[in-house]
Amino acid sequence: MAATLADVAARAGVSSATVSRVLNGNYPVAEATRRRVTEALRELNYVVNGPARALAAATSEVLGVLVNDVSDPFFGVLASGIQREAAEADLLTMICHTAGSADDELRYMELLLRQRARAIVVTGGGPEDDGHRRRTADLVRQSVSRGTRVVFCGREAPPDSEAASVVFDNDGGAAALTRLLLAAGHRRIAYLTGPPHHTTSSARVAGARQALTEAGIDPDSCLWIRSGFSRAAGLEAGRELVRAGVDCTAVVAGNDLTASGVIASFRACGVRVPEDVSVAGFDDLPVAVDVVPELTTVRLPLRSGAVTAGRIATGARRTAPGAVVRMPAELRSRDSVAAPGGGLTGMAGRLRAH
Amino acid sequence: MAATLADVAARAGVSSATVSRVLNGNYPVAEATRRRVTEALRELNYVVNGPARALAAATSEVLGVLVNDVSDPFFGVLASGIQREAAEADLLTMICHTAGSADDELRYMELLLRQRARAIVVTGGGPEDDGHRRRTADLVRQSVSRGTRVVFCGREAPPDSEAASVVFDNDGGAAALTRLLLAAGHRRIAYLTGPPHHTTSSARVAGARQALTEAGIDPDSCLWIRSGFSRAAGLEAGRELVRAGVDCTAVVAGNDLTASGVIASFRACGVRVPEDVSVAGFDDLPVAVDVVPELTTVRLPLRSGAVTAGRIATGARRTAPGAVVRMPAELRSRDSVAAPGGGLTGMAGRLRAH
DNA sequence: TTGTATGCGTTATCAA
DNA sequence: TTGATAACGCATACAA
Repeated sequence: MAATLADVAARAGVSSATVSRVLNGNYPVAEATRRRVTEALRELNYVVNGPARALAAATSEVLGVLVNDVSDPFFGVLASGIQREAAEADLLTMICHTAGSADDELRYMELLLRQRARAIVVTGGGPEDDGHRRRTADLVRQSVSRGTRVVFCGREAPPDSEAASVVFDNDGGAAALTRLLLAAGHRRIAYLTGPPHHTTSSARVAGARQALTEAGIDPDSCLWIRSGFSRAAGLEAGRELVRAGVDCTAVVAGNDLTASGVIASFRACGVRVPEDVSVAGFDDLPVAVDVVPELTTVRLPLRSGAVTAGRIATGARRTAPGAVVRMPAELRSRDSVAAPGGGLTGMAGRLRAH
Repeated sequence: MAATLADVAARAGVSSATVSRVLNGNYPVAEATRRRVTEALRELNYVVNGPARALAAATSEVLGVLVNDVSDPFFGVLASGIQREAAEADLLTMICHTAGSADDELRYMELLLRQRARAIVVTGGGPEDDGHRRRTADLVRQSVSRGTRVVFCGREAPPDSEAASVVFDNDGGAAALTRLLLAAGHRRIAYLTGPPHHTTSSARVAGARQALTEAGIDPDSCLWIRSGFSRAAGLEAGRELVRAGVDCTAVVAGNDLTASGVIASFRACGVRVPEDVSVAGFDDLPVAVDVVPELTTVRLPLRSGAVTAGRIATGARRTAPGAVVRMPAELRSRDSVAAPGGGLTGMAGRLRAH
């Protein structure tokens, strides 16, 4: 049923090699021949057999992108930036949702490697686990040796792997944000740290702790609360903070999505931001300025980071093996952070009243 | 560099056929042989060549999902439901982001077809364009004839194509929502219709108009405003409605995301929901209950629709060619709709004051 | 400018 | 239980 190159060749009265040339346009073909072939192609509804082509040419036209969460705008921005560059190089982007699972991440990397994807871009942070890093490094090595380029965007490539990485200054951004809070007079700060054992979480925590230490404040005098990176996590954490009447004047969420959840639950509990409590986010996604009050946060150049990663992946930009491109973070001071207010102590009543 | 079946076979001192059998476990292999082969496999870091396997076996282990927008939770829910079923069938899901472009939709369908994907699930609404429908139908026919199953989830398959579809009752849901508003006493309603020439938009508009007509109200006495399906579209539309001082007591957004944008911009302008104006959404995504006030909306069983589509795609559920599975819509009456208030007229002053 | 012939790495059929 | 060997559909080096 499905027409092959040979079928088309027979119909056009040429050899299959000629049909292949017409298809790929990489060798001269007489105009008349080309027309006959094109005609036959159309009549038979010919569709290239990707696997056969990939097998013969030892490459494919697919660029794979691994994301933690397809419905998180953080990854939406990254994915679309990468996709744009892929399209420039005539590659089609396939996105794989790992749900933050280390195993799924490896499974999809291996799948893309099997498929002889032209390149793989692994986005976002990853598990802080040496076993996982080692297995990732193995896959990267195999990918490279098979001609599949691998680029990390949002974390560093595992040690000794030849993959390039584009990383964001989570560390420095978090430090700057904490310094801003300290300068505003905050001393009792609750940090929602993001998922545990995750490179992004850790970098942000490390930056914050360093800024605290430099200011002569014991980091352990602050609250460090595990939490996801989702909006739901922020909603829950916000409710919990109020219920527990936690003694703090500022909440630093792991990212903007979480911060928006915190703000929503604070509003529902009658906690005013920033009058009672200041709230800060991270990433500077569009939601940061949708929220009321607008969010003080740290801007990461996700878009340009994604484009850079995409360009490395497509080969439009050459880098040394193992190169690391560092993208800066920039403080965005808006309305959600002000001088310390009354804090959350004694707010639990409002929660119940609501 | 890259080890092939033959390399492994040589190392293990067996034929490549035997290695293949060990790999696939579909034929008996002596235990001792199996161990030697497994060993060699590991030593050589063997990775299956997907294209070669797909070529020989005439099938792959990939299930493709087409979505309009990767960072829209609507598609996040659909994609994750489908992925779940795919995983059950040992297929890996690749998501393709079409950005709502009809051309990209066709390009990705064709890519997946070329790759001999096991199945393709096309999610969400699509362009209301006969040319596009016809070209889609062509691709569907070719897919089916090549063994790639195609399922539509969120719109009907094009006429005469053998693809199954899972559709949501946008029409009935929109009618029910409008009846609710009418029963609450609203007569001057502003509808944000969603993107034009889009099956989902049209179905929702049609349902609303029908309910209005049945209630003896001329649909054209209401406002029908084009708008996207994004949150940003809602923000903008909300601001515009206030600025123009539009004479309405209720706003029906195209979906929940847009509704959340409308509510945010109303809040920024000092418009109270539902005291001044009622707002309704559609879909009942998680955001519907995050928002203050909680959103009156129409619940679509996205999750189970996605699972159904996934099951059809993997073959776990058999359907007649061209079968259409209809999923009901259900009204969710919450706090964002109340009796008519003062409306937006004269609110523009507040906007400027802000 | 075109055709012939070979190889890409698997799976699967047929013998042994 | 295992080994030869023929597809699978295409790209490309080599000839013409």
